[in-house]
Amino acid sequence: MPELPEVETVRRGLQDNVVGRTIIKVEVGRERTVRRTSREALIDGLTGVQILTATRRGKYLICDLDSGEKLMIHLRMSGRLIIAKPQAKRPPHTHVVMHLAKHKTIDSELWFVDPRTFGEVVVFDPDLLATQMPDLASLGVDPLVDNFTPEILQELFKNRRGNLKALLLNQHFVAGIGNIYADEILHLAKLRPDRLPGRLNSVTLARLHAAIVEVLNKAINAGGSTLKDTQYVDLDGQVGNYQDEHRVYGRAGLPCLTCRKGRILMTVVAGRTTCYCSACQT
DNA sequence: AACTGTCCCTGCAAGC
DNA sequence: TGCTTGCAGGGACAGT
Repeated sequence: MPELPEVETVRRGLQDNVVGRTIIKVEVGRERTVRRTSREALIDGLTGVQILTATRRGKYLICDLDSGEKLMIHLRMSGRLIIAKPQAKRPPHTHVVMHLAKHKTIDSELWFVDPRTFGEVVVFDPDLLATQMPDLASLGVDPLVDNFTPEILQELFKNRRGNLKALLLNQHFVAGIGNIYADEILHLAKLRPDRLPGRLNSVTLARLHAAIVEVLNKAINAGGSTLKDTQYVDLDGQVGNYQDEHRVYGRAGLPCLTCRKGRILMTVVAGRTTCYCSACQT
């Protein structure tokens, strides 16, 4: 599923293929994809507008538009952005199509494809961020684009209840980590997912901080993770390779690749399937 | 206030 | 073989 590394890979694709182009025409299939506003609002907000930037915070993609508004795209579970030639055959569940022009000639299409329809596409006025985009406004620190230090992590974790994994998954604290990378990060940090965040000392928190940065960066370098069910691909349709480096996710019952002593256990923590090593995560 | 559980939706795979 | 059922998961929202 698209988490920070996959969204970052898509962002880089937007940077290379979409920034600088003008949207000539917009088609919206399923209204659910534009549910935050409406079909008309998306078409009005994007038609004739030039895309100036492609940025990311957590799992949110944000583009500055020359109209002064911003485009937000969230892939959620199964969303994909695909760059295609004009008139190319669209896959099922293509809910938004943007016709892109360079020097006034349409040269490509950007497709938003999303079988499970959890994803969304919206144009918003940055002055109305707090009311129109409360989720984005209250997003926590992004480990790669914001200033993210062990001390900041320590401050965020101070006096927190609940368990460690739930806190990693909470986008209001650290933004961008989902179920797969939470498990991989906790494994690298050698911490059990049910540990209490408020009880971790500064040495342990420094280890967790380093694990967050290392896992996310390595996953980005591998182009993200592509799993069987969602078939995540980048803008050019390329699959990621980080799934081959997963050490716990999807490895329940298998021996731990790190310590070679424990087995990978599968439980439910924070309402999510959770995999961790019985021996080296404590 | 802060945390947990449920729901949304579709495709795939396991099991009868 | 062919159907049914369950599971996957990000984030909003309701409930505790």
